[in-house]
Amino acid sequence: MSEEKSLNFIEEIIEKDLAEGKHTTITTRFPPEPNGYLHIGHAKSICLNFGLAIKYGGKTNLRFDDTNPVTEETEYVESIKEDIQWLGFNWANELYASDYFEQLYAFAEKLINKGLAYVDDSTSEEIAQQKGSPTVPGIRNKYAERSIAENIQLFTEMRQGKYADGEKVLRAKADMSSPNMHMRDPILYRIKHAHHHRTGDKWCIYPMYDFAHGQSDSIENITHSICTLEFIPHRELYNWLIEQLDIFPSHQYEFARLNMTYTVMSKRKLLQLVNEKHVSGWDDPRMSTISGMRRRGYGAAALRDFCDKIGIAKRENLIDIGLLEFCVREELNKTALRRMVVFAPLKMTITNFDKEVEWVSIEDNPEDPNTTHRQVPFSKEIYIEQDDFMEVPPKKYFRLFPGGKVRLKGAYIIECNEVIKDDEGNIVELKCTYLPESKSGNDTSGIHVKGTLHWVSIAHAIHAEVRLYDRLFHVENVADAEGDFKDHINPNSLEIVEKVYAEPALANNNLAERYQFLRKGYFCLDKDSTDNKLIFNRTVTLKDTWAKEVKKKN
RNA sequence: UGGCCUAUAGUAUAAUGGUAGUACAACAGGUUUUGGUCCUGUCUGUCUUGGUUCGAAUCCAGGUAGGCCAACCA
Repeated sequence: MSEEKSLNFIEEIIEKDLAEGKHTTITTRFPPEPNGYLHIGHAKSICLNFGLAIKYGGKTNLRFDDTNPVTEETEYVESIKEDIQWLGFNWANELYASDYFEQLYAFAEKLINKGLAYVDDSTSEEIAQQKGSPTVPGIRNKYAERSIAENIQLFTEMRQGKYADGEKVLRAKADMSSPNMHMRDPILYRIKHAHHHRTGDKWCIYPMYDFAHGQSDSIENITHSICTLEFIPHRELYNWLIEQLDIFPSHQYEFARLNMTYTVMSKRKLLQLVNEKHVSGWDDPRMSTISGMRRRGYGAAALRDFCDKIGIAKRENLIDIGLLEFCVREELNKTALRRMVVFAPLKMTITNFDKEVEWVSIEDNPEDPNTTHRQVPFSKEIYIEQDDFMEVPPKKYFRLFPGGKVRLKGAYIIECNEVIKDDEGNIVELKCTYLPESKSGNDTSGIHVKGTLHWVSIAHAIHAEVRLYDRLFHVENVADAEGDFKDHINPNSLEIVEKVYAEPALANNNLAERYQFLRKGYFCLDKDSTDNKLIFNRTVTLKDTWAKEVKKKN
């Protein structure tokens, strides 16, 4: 009954290439620049590149595009590797563009010798000006006339460190009147007397993206070099350089990057959020980074599922963050341990309950047919959620109210007999009676109640802090919103509840476990927790149709 | 106003000249000891104008709209 899943346009290209014998196997690569942490948009690219290799029996290299030493750091290299592995992918080779610096230098010499590159002494302003505009052809300056010998000599001296930053560049001699601005004698090498995270001080000239990326692809025999749409104009130059150098013909294909509602997806902006302390760090659970989502409790399988669901195409898109949350819930529903935790307590005294404690057995996960059970203490004094009681219930409200009955999850049906208030009229306690014959799993009372509440025995409760996260921005399309993106930060994206009351089973916990606090949402232990203080992150809320109902009426 | 890319429900994504489908969202109902899950149903779509064709979302031409390109960033 296997329903054939349709192919995306890149899979179609690959299947055609394979069928026609253009390639016998495919090689892809994931090429991050180590200048920031990976975000969910990178996850899309990772799933695509690694997924393709898995599907077609090829391999994927991890190649760091580390050609700009001033922005790149080892910390980023480490985080990137961790994120890819956590997502569940293994690279064939861990490579660096900087590994190819010597070869890239030789490629540059080859171009010079073919009369296709020259050293230019112009300032960047002059170069920009001479480039013209999309409607006005560029003009070549006198440096383009230098002899091959002079160019070789100058380029050698550039490498030797005879010149200061910005004093000279190596340019390709391509086409100054091309409608494609990237063909107007693009810069191949620039001088940067900067320390490189891997090559140290060995080099003071560094290749530009256009003279590193395609060449690295070629060196690695990458068959399908997949990047995002904004690189489309680079493809002509990508092909031109490969052709002039006469090296393995890698091909570039472009797909639309991921955009998501209520978030930002650019390393530059994410870096700003970190540097300006709008968040606690790259792995702040509100960030769109993979590490942030991991800390928040999102599962790797959920992220992969999400990337699969959004598809691959060439049109600009803005994905509803609700789809990501759907994927997260779908995974967690099957795996999370159920626990009862009261956030805003309201005391309930069960006046006719005389035992000191009764341990009731409740399933850890009702979705799991082989679920285990834990014992939960039930006693005379418990907490329920303040929200679960109303003195004057609205229509369709089926939680507790005076004279009303509800079931306490896993325990008994109780009836509310009396409401106790303080001097200011606040409800401080409920006096209830329970129906002994209504015990969960052994209910002979014949009474049906609509509401089931979570609860915690006061004497047995353990305490924890809970961090409730909301979207980081309060506008749907942050990139399109007026003004600076930081103007749209949601000031209420983090709400901390200092003390919540949990059933004792939650004392047994670990960082890897995922929990569903019944009727509250999915939670995971945060790394900030200590022996004395438990801290839980809210991964995502449960779908709440009652809240929606209430909202509709207002 | 030079070139390139794109256009299918609210959002994404299929249909590769032959019944416009799927997911999320929304809405209605059923089940339920989580107002969760699960199940059922409903709603909404081929940017536009021509052309080719027995037949066009698909091919062609014009238009319109959106995006990208003039960093010693990637």
